[in-house]
Amino acid sequence: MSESRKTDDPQMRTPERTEAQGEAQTRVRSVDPTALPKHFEALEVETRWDKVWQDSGIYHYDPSRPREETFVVDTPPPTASGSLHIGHVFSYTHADVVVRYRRMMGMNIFYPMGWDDNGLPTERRVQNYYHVRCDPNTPYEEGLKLEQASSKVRKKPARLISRPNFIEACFDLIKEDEEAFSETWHRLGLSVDWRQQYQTIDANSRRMAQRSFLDLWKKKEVYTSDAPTMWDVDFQCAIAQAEVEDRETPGAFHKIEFAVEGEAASFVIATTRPELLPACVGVTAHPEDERYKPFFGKRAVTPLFRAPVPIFPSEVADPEKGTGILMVCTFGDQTDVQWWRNEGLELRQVVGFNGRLRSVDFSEAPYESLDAEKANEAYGELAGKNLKQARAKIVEMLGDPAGSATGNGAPLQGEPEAISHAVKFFEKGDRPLELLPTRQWFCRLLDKKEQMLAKGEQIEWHPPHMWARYRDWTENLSLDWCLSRQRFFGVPIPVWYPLDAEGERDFDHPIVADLASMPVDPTTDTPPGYEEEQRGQPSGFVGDTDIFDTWFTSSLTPQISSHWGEDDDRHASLFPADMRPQGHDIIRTWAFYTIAKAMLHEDEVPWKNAMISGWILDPDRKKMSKSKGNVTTPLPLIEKYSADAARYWAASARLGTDTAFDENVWKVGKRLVTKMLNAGKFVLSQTGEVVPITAELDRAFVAKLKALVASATANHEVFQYANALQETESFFWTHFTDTYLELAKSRARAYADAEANPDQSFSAEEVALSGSAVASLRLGLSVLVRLFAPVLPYITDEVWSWSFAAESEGNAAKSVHVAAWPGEADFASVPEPAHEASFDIAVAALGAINKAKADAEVSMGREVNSLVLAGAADSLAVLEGVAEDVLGAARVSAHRFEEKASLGASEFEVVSIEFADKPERSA
RNA sequence: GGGCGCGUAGCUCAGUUGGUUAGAGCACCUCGUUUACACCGAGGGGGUCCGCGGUUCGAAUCCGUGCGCGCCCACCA
Repeated sequence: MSESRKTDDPQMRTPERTEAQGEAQTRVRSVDPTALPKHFEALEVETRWDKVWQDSGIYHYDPSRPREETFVVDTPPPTASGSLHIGHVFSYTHADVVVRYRRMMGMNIFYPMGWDDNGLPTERRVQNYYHVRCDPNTPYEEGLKLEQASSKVRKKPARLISRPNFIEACFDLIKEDEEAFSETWHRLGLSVDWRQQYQTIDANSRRMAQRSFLDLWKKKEVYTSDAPTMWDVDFQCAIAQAEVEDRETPGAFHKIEFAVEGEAASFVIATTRPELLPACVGVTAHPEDERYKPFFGKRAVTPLFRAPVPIFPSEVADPEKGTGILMVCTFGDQTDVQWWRNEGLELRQVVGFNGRLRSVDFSEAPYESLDAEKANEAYGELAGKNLKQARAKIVEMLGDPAGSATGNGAPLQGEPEAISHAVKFFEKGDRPLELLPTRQWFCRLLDKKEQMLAKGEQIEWHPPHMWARYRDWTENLSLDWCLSRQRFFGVPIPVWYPLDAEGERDFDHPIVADLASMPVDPTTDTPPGYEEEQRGQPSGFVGDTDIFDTWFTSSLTPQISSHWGEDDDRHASLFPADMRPQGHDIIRTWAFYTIAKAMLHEDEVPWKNAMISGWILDPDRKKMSKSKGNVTTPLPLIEKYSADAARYWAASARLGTDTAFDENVWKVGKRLVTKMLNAGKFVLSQTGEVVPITAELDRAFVAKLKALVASATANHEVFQYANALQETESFFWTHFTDTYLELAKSRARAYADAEANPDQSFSAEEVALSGSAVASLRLGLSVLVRLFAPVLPYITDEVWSWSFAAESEGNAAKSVHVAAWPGEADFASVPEPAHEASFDIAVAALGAINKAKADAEVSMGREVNSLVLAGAADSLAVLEGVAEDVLGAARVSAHRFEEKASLGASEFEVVSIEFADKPERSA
């Protein structure tokens, strides 16, 4: 820490700064290496620079600049639900690298940060953290203070708190979480404009989501419908298609015998859901299935409940599966819903919203039984049980011949056959989804597939094949978007329903809130034209208690940032955005819905580019996820290797590519940072006259550098930051530190030697050559620092600040991150080399001598008294132009070049070499 | 069952439109090293480019096919 403290004082870093002020500068301002930090103290550097960047406002969006100079990022608002995942560091770095490049290209960057705090993850975390449950019937408790639940408290049932108290608790917890995230983002060096922060739950976002709903209502794109919906019995909430995932789950085929009404015949169905037998409303088989053909049009009778149900043919039934004939229930799966609709079957809803079997009466419609008494007796054993318990019970009952509808003995045929099959779950849920008829709000999307595909095509996907994921999802969409959720912490649906004289809700004439009143909460706000006293009264009104699907709000992130509908100038400047960074797992949700919203509201695309990051897999190539317990948390790694190393690791992976986590890459990043520090110290401590770059080696080096800049720039332009980094890194080691630096070193030092030895005479030419080396070393460093800046913001600004900043004007004087990206201007005054191959020839010649030293097992620094080096005539001709540098670097005092025609281009051979005596070590 | 991506050194990955002897870093082996850097330097070993077949003067690259891995979708009685 002691060394690094010195760097706090900029005067210490550039000791000759004041000396050169005010007069024409004739000498390069070198820095005193002893005043520079010995080591890279990541924590200190990162804290210091983050503060500098925030204070200087270099990341601020400038609304006065025109749209075409502005680059707008639709940053993903992370779900603030506790802890950060290493995958966050990965994908957010990708976006930041792109942003930093564009900023250096002179773009006016709009880079906000949002927090996706509305929704289930927050609710669930609040439930666990405080061990509470929201109960809308519990009265509000003013000033309720909750504390993290102890393990003792957790053993008792969760405490019930009111809806407003629950929401307050959510707000409290997200505040903490968002601060923790924010800290990590700062540490990682994300160049966001922190003035542009939002939460998906804040008043503006709520207003924006409700405005969106109002617009869709006016356009007749939203509607309510009472229909079977996927339902999570734990969250007691409707779920959208996009939130569903399949999980391979053990199950069993149960073969159950049904009777045919009025006949001696019977058949056996196979089901994995025997507990839905009381909800059976029909039986179906393939129309061509000879086994069951005779039964079509007749009625089957279920065992236990003796319910007569129609037997009908259906193309969808697969004769190969199970027994080829199956029972239709309300509802076992999506095909049941189809049959139910097409055949006009009864609705027998035995599964309750809480996942337990409701009480029903088989003597009343829609239930029916040939023996209601026995049916009710059997069902009495099941009512109140959860689905798992009910399944066990009914299997037991089906094993008893008393339940048979045929008199053939036990309805259950043989042992259940264990299978493993995919079952639909809510992605955040623990129990399988049920299909329950409920009233929900939907947004029409099924009729817009073509337009959605057209919009998707207007977007550039990076990498391009990610377009296919969007296309496939859109083409295969089978349900409209279910917008309503029976939850608490989210944006309320801004709707009330009139009550008729009997107190029944009139769903056909909902009262939608007007814009001026938004954001509203219909559970506490009064609809226009009513008095609050009429709430819940006949001929009065009642507020919708549901909230929006969290994607309904987060699909508006571009509009939330652009203040759509509130500030037209700003909206015009920021919408559509230029880039949406995100993971490929949420193409079907976040990307899809965002495209939908932009289309529905303004017939626009939300952004021009979609930048899709891959996943971090654990070393066994499995996806890291909390449920698997293989998640790596980023902060300890950042502390161990530095933020720059973390970013190096992230930026090494190409877009869209899933990458196995490998700590070695962090190590390599750390090594690169150290090397940069040392190279910077060395180059900037060189002194020389300010002269043009003239020496052949220098010109050849600059030519290579120029090619690197062209290539890296081209890569960045197409979001290929990983390629840009790789070639820059490779150049840095191979052409800069390992070769050019070594080759130009002795010449660069000549001027300093001249100053130190005034007695010796140095020609003007020698001074010019020395200055040329110093100038091109500095040019190389300056260019490389800028090329690395998007990936390694800390070390690059540190090195930049030692000297380049003070020499710069305008933005570049503040920080490398607002300096100009390297380009033509940097190389304009440097002439092309006489020979294109000069640099490679010099490197090859030095390499040959080094190899001779390695073979002789002497040090690379060992002086050479005499050397005979052979090469082809062409090579030797080029070598002449750079020979002094080669011989200087190899410490050769006497040499002879010898022609050898058999050698290829850039190939040299040491014919003989004689080393000086090993120097005595000084005490 | 359909789609997308992937399979290259022990590990993590590059390999542009087909073109010398297939690359990098890490790891490994040998040697060296204190005037930028041991968070170093030089040198070295290591590959049936998943298998098979085809196109071609020439294939890691293009085509076909098989196998394996990951993801998405469909099915899921």
